[in-house]
Amino acid sequence: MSADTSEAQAGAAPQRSPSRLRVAVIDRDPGFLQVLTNRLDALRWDHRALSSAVTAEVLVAMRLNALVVDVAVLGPGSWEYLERVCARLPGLAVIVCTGPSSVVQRVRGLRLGADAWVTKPCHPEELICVMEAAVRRHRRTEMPAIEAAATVGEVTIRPDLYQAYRGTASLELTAREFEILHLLVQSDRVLRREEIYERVWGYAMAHGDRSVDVFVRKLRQKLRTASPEWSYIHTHFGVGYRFAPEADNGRPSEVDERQDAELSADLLDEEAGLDPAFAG
Amino acid sequence: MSADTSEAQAGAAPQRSPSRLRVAVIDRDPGFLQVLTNRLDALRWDHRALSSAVTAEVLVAMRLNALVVDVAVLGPGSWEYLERVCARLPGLAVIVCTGPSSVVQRVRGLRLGADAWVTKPCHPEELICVMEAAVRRHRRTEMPAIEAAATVGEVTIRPDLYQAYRGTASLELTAREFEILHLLVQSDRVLRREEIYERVWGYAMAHGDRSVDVFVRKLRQKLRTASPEWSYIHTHFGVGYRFAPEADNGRPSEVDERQDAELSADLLDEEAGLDPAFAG
DNA sequence: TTGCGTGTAAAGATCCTGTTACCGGAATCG
DNA sequence: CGATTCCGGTAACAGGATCTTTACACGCAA
Repeated sequence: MSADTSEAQAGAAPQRSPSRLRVAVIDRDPGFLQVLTNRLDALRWDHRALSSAVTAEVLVAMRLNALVVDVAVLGPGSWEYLERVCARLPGLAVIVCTGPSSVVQRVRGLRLGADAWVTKPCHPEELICVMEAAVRRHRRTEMPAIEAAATVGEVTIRPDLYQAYRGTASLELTAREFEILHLLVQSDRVLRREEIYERVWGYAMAHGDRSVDVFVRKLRQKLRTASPEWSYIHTHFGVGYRFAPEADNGRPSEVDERQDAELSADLLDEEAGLDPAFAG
Repeated sequence: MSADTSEAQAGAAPQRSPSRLRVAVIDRDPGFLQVLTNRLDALRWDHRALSSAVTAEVLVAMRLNALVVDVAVLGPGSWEYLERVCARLPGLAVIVCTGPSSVVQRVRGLRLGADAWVTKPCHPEELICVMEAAVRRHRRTEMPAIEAAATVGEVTIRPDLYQAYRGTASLELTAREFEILHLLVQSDRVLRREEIYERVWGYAMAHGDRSVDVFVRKLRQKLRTASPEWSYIHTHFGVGYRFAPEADNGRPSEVDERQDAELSADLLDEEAGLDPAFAG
């Protein structure tokens, strides 16, 4: 999954999208699985149901964020299994979701490394919230993923440096200029001024505000200085702005065509199911 | 605190105390408090009971690992309080422990940032296990193996000694100064002030706090004294700070050149479809 | 052509950062 | 136990960078 694709799909909230979580559920209760699956589909989480225990190595290969397990399914050796999985995947959120249990059992499960214990029957929404809480807590201490750089036309966008470059030469964009450029590049479609303003400034644009226009002008100026043979930001009269690198000599540039080809390839990847570990 | 012997572990981030956990309980049920207190004493955890809500600032000053709260005690505004506390202290494990509740309430609490929801009456041992699980998840990633020394530009970072050196001469960094330097060196990208603050201090930065700036100044001063020919910490106006050793005489140092060379490699990585979020 | 939307430019207001001084608590030392 | 030193944190100021506002010119569409 390339950064471009994930952002495109996120669409609504690209800046803080926790992206799709990966979850596996070890359970055999058809009703439980049905209901949970529906909710997970609605949330667009990657999920998979397992009817019995799989080795920790397989779980590693799945690159999960969370694991929901009914210890009743595991039968004897369930405690050892739980302990092994928690030890082998310290970054995995493990939620035990099972029928009535004793305090001793719950204490034991939590001490072995489970992050939460939910008693069936339970509302799927609550279980999902518990998963979110466990994953959220884990991610908080993680280093935020460094967003990948992207090259469009002759300029390279570097989210990790808050800057754009032509080769190794910085465009010297200010923070706000970079944010607008970054947004336009990611969106890859016409954006209305109100949309740009709201997503960059964080609140609604006042009527008659020309700030976006002024910033687009500054951006165009710096882009032209750095890369005079190309045009990048296009005005759609009465609508807004759109980013698309185009070489001045007629054709929309081979680079652009190549990117279009990649885009569809990414989308195909996504439709195919993202991860080989989940495909089988 | 139970033993108000002011901070045996001074100045250190709250997560650092390895054995004794600090817990506050916001509750009024004498029976509940009595039983829980006994168990916490037996475990030798630092604990304190509060009969009503205290401000987030006071909680910060307490340097807690976990907070147990009965939302019934908070009365109206309990949700806002919960949200405020969770936002202000992202590193604090918050456990709601209260009487019978609806799914909607539990979902709301968890979504606002609570780490777990335990229903009274509950066994104290189970509540303690839930606290442990929440706190444990934090530390798992907090306590990495002692890292190797790293030399950047002319200075050497020694995480094992909590100090930086130019050759054999110590820079005489204070604890906070070292933590900030260490974080910047590790990150290798622009870090916003809020990010730096949260990772070093352990809780959210208050609006308008200039502590990071002041510490960066102190760091720069000591770095300049020890290694005058280089510049290390770069300001990104409107964004934050970035660490990158650069020799004053023209060339940006071999480290930086290597990064530029890697630029194209990064792009290839992206096109190959690697997702940093799942790379672990 | 007219009216409205957009490009351009510059001035003023605002925000951001570097810097310094200062205060209170903690640790150290006598 | 008190004095001293060190450290972390806060407030204030000045200079500079950035953003917003305003004005006017230009171009597109009806």
